[in-house]
Amino acid sequence: MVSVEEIRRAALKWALKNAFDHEGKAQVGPVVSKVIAEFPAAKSVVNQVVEAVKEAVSWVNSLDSQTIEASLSEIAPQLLTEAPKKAAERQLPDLPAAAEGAVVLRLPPEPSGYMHLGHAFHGIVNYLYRERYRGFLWLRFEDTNPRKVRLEYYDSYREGYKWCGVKWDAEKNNSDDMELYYDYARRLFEGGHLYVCNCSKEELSRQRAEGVACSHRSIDTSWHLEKWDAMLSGAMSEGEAVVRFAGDPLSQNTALRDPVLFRIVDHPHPLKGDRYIVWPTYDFAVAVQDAVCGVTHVLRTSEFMFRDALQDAIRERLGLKNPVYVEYSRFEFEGTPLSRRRIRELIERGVVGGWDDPRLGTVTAARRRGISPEALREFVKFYVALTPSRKIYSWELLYAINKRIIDPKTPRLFFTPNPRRIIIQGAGRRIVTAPLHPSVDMGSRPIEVGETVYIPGSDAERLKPGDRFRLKYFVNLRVMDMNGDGLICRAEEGGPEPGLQVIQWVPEGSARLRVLIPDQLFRGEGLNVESLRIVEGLVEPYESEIAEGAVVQFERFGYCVKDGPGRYIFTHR
RNA sequence: GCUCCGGUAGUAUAGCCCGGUCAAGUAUGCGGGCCUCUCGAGCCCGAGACCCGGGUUCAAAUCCCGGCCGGAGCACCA
Repeated sequence: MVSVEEIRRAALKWALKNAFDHEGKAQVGPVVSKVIAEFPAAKSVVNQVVEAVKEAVSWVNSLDSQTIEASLSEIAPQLLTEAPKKAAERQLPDLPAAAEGAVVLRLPPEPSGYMHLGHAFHGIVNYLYRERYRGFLWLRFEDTNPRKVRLEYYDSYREGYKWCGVKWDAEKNNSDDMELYYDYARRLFEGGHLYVCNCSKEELSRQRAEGVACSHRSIDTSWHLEKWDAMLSGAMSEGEAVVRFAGDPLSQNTALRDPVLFRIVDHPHPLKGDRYIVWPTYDFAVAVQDAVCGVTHVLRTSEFMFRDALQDAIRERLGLKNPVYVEYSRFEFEGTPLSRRRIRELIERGVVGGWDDPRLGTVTAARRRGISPEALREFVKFYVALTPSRKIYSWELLYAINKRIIDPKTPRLFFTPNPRRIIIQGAGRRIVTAPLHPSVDMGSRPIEVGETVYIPGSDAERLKPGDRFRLKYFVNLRVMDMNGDGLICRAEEGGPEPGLQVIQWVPEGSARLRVLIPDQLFRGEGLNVESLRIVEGLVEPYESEIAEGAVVQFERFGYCVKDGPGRYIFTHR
């Protein structure tokens, strides 16, 4: 029990502290909270606390600030100095009902298009949990629609995940277990949980929309089994019959209104050829596979929310175990469409060059424009929440992390966009030694230079006769004269000076270079007309040593990736 | 339209379940400064948010109700 005296003392202490923090004026509410936080037992006598605090506050508020500080330093000097607030290391929240060593997760890509950043994030999230719980991660291709699936895309995912640093423990395809689906289907038919339906597509969707039961549902089991066999044997053609789940035609959740679980698809499968003609739909394949794989936690985006009940119902009728679901909103990036449908459309319209166009959010595009996989992983750890609220990430956040990661590994080079010539009077031919990095020891590159150099056009424009500036690591100059589109300068003695503008430069004979500067494809409503700018300029000779795919920092310009001979892609500032 | 689900600084998040150490923490971006032979990195300082309205309570970002706004689903796609 707390004594009245203790409450009084605490009230005074926290009133002083509160006044000290807020320009000499304490408030009753926060002080009461502080007192109760210190003495939780005082909750039962909250009226007394409030009285004590009111007294203390009105007393403290009548004091001048010096007296407040003096009194506080007497009663509780430790409160005078702000305790540093600890910045807790961010980590993903615990998985519900998860135990170390007993977590099985899965990555379920549909190989029908290239992998994008949303898939990458999802893969990383699963992988991080696999690590955290020392669990097991499946890579399982959801390839039960032969018409959509293509061979090249399987590899796109394997490579994409690998590049992201996501390791999986086992791999399989939903299409590997067709016989199993058929066996399970037969069992469900026998239990009256499945029925063959001959209705037209239109009729079927009418029934589902209006919540009416299909007449086929009440026919004898033997009839359904007969039809099922006919479907399997190829005696029926596409569209002639489907297999439906005997669910609840009246359910509020439309997914439960007798959905189609098997249909005939007369189209070869990239892996199975034309061995099968009856294919399970997503819900059936997933429901069975998640159980067969022993998946304990299904992490997925909330568009699948309405299917939980269906997939659980399928498993329950099969006597299989259900997983725990963690569902969250999709990951979006500002001005960057991620949906494969929209990307395909942009490619077809010629708005972008292809799946690896640097403006796109595909994994190949991100890779091509210099986003590092470590940055993606850090990003997921620090900025991604598995919540159902809408999130649109800004590229800045990713850039900031990427920059922190690549900066210490990135050599510096001189690149002069829209170059202007400078003739230097009074400097002979010499070799300038320039370090490859300002703080990390990466060695240096020699630059042979004579009386002619080039500097960026934007710098040249600002310079007038009489101005002074420095060519980095080289020489101080004074502008003497303008000469056509160039400048004539005189060399001066001395090194770098505080306040003296430092400019990067390249010697005569430097190679031409093109830098592609990708930006968001969309701004607000419409297309961003400047989504891909091209800057041309000269680059110092050392550039020839840079390997394709490597990142450099062009000083005072930004980080760029070598995309090909004479061609770079701008990563970010 | 019907059914669900959300809403904390410009952005992403912590806190919400279990009301009080929250007149709200962090990162990024922004403003200022320091440092630096880059407009990069690093360091320091600053401004910036609980969607709105009611209710419950001594006390609400947190619980309840209503509104507004946003998102998702309503395929023989996944």
